[in-house]
Amino acid sequence: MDSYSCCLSTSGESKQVAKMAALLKIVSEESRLKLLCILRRGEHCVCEFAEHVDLSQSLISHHLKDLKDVGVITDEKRGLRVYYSLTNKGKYITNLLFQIPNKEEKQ
Amino acid sequence: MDSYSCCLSTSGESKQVAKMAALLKIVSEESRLKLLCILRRGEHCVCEFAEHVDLSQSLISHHLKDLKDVGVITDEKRGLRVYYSLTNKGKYITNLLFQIPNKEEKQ
DNA sequence: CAACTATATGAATCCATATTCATATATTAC
DNA sequence: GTAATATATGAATATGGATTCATATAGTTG
Repeated sequence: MDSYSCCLSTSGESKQVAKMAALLKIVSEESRLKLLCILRRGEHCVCEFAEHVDLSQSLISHHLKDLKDVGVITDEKRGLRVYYSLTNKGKYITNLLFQIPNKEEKQ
Repeated sequence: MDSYSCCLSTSGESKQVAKMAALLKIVSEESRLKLLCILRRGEHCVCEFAEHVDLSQSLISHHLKDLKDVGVITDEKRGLRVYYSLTNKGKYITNLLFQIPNKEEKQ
């Protein structure tokens, strides 16, 4: 495995990078990151998000769909409401991401 | 700290989410992720990247600048060449990201 | 000095995706 | 059944960011 194997489209490493990019692209957008941040405290339905996050109901639904598509959240319908929560994958990734320190380092 | 503190623009948590988003936006793009992946094996100059990555010299420079701006890489000029390498922050973050498993989980 | 190599950079263009809007679907209550 | 509520969705638009292009800068060589 040389330094550039992640650039050979045939390499497993290249595919890993592509998959990681696809996941991070969805997860790292600020609005969706906020939704994930809220979900770390437990399940929430769309109307609860809509009350607290400064986004339209429609936009929230779109974002939740994207997050669901990459497998970091699931939903469960109960009555009129749809409750969203983190999957194991979602818990794993948000634990990872939210442990990144936000202070600047020298160097 | 309630469930929605990351949505109050005044909260520290909200700022943390914004900073994290800014960093991840840069780091998670596939081309830049490839550059980081290469840099994990040690320092490289722009012309080395250009030989192996399917991107123009100009584009590589732009990407490296973005990565440098968020503090994950530094550069050092030696002769005509500019050598890039990961900062401590860069090592920390790539170690985190590249440990994410790429298999799908059930649920 | 001129010619050459390696890199950086600003502006223009192109493209992906966030956002909006109108509307559809599903569930509940009456 | 109708009305009301919660959510989803597709298409249109707006916007941000990736890519290209032309060119500038800096260091090297002879």
